[in-house]
Amino acid sequence: MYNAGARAVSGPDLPGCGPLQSGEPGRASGLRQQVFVYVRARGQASRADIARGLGISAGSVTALTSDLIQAGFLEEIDDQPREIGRGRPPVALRVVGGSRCVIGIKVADTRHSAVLTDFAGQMIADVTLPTPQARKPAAALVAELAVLVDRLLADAGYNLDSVAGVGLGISGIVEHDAGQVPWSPLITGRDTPLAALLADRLGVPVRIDNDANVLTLAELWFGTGRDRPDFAVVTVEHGVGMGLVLNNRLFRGSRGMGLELGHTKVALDGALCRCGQRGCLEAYLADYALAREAATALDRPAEGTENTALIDLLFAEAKAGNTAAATIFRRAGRYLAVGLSNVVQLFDPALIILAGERMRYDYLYSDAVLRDMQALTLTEGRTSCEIATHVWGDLVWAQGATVLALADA
Amino acid sequence: MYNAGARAVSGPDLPGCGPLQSGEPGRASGLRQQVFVYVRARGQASRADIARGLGISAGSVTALTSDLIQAGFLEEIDDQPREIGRGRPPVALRVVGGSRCVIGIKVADTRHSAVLTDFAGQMIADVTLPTPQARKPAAALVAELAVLVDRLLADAGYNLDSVAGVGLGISGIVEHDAGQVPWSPLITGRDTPLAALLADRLGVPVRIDNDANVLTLAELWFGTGRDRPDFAVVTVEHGVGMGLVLNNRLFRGSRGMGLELGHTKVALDGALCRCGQRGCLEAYLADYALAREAATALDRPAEGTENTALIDLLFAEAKAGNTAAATIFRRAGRYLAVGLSNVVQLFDPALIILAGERMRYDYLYSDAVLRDMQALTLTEGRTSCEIATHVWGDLVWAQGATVLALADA
DNA sequence: CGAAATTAATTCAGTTGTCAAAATAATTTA
DNA sequence: TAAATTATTTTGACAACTGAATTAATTTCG
Repeated sequence: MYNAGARAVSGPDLPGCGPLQSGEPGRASGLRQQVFVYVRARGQASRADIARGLGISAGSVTALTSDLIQAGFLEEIDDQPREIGRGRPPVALRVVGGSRCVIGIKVADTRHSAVLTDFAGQMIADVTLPTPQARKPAAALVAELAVLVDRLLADAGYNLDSVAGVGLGISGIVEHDAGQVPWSPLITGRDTPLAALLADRLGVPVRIDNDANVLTLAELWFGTGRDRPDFAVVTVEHGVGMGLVLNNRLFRGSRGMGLELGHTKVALDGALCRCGQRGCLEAYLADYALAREAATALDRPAEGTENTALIDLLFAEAKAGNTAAATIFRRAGRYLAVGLSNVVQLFDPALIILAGERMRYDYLYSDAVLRDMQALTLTEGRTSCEIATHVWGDLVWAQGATVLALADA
Repeated sequence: MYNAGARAVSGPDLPGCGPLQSGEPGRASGLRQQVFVYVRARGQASRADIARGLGISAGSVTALTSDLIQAGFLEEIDDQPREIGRGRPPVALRVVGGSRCVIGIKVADTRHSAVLTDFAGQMIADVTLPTPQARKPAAALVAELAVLVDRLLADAGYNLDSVAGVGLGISGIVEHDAGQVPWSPLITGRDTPLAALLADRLGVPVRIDNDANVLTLAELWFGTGRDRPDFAVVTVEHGVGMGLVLNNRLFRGSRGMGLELGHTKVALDGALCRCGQRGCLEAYLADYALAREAATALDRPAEGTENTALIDLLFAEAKAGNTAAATIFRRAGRYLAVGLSNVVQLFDPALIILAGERMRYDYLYSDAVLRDMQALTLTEGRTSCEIATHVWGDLVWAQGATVLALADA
């Protein structure tokens, strides 16, 4: 087993997982579900907490919780942390960990990662396996993922019977509702019914989503976003991705697609993008955009070197005072500022989280970038937008993917 | 009374008003409300239609409708259009027109418009009055609006007692929920509690919103958008505005602001915008942007001529073969294409409605623009986006504003 | 024409989900 | 030990629905 050195999400050190506020107060799903979600979000909660938090009567809580306890979703905690306070002490409830669990998978170009978590969102095991080639037929991908899942379950001592669902994040255009992948850089062919293929293979329900959405779910359920009702996540990696949380819920756009921040245009007749068009934000920011300029700045052939290595080298040069190298990052930073300011103008989030491994390069989140961004944003009457930066690896994506399965259950 | 020559919205020739599908199937509001909305949307519906359409039992419908009839919101229609068909003929229900009504107001720089509609969304009367100066203190604006409303009610033979609510659209930054106007080009001062001020003056509940949103509501309730669950509205006038409907509901952004399409950046260090920044979409498209170039192309001083007149002149010149004039429109069209493609990349609507008086200038929606737009949009796996153009005047805005009041009632 | 078929609307008994208030339970504090 | 305090459970009541049976108003068929 090979581990990318990622660390798991550690957000605002709160127990539980999931957004702390639910989307709408009295929404469609029954109170039973709301009670479960409430307890999962808090990690643990007494019946009285639930009644207060959800604004329902104590009588209902008793009925609902005893129902959930019967069904094996919740349990009482015996251990007494002895909170000082008058009156009868509350009995805390929590989500039952054991038995049932879900799997989250992140599909990438050089390696796939998977994590196993229980219904309480606690990670039980993880595994990462390299893959020989980035793009492959769907059948080959499904075969690789089946091996990945086998390995994961074997490591943890579980089997497929106890897996309630699988969530999967993959880059490209993904239709979450339909479980279809119209196009992905990692799959040959089009309109792959990936969710169905994998579900057939594993015999377990599978939900899929765009990898930017999966990362956003990770932030919403386990990270900084947990206590924030509205925020955006912007990732810079092979491409530029974006996810958006509105009113404590992941926003998936009107037709379950959209949010292609990387291909919004920031210049007419601008730099050439790998999508074939010109002026895409991505063409100034992504891996390949930096790499193709790196060859010039470093005065060496780009052939043979991997993009990541090339950019690391470029970064070192820039730090060492190479002006040409520094201007590459500087320009990327300016365009990142443009992209972020456009996000603010259109969505007005209270927080933007910059995430992804590329955030190691501090040029991308330097004061200069933030200053540029402020200067490019209308501030009339707005409280300005907070920016956070999170550097992390594939495991977090995979953990986000578990949410796809957890949210169903 | 002065009328801007606007015509009222005439969408996909359907009776009734309001979106044809409700946002979420089993949403928070009770069935009673849903039944009312259903009937209003259809114009008329039998009890059996309602039961089928809303998926509820016939028994419930009887109870709910008799309740609504009691309360004076619905009535049975006696007239028999004798639909051929077996079985007992259905009795159609409709929203009671008379007695109660709402007012919608559009505030603009040179004139204000207001319309009076009944609860069924039928327009009863309208009035437009010129205003001497664009920007004024809130108190002065409220005084003008009070006169406008008096005039409207007098013309129609109604009085304030029968007005259930007032909706108002104004350009600038508007917080719909709070009823506040942090900033507007039409009001001096900041953070004006406009809804409260007008409500105090009239003694009637007032709801306000951004004028792009109000126009979008007009499309959603009365226009092309009625049978479309997801679409965007883009307006080009003094500025560039945008409204978005997702899942049959107006999307107001995360904090009730946002969607400032006009101030998204489409170039680094680009053209100067009236907001003081550079590269805003608006700086290539809006009135003033065309007007300032018109002076050069027409080789005459811009002083003294109004923007609208100047642009009309420019348009005539371009049609007559003046190359300089034509390139001005051509560039504006190219940037409009960029803006639209960015909207598609981020929101992926099935339809974009280009609205506003400026759409008279066909350069803005020529085939060239649409082709540019397609070329700037990733089409991988997407069904491409339909574009419609609506040219219309202030009355439509005002009609959209009535929705703010109707949706409450 | 009258009987059967068909569709619409109403009535009514029963289920469900929820609440309010009272009762019970387990503490701390006076 | 009694009173106060807080948590949980029990109970009865209610409101919102549903489903099935009933009644109503038609058309179509023999």
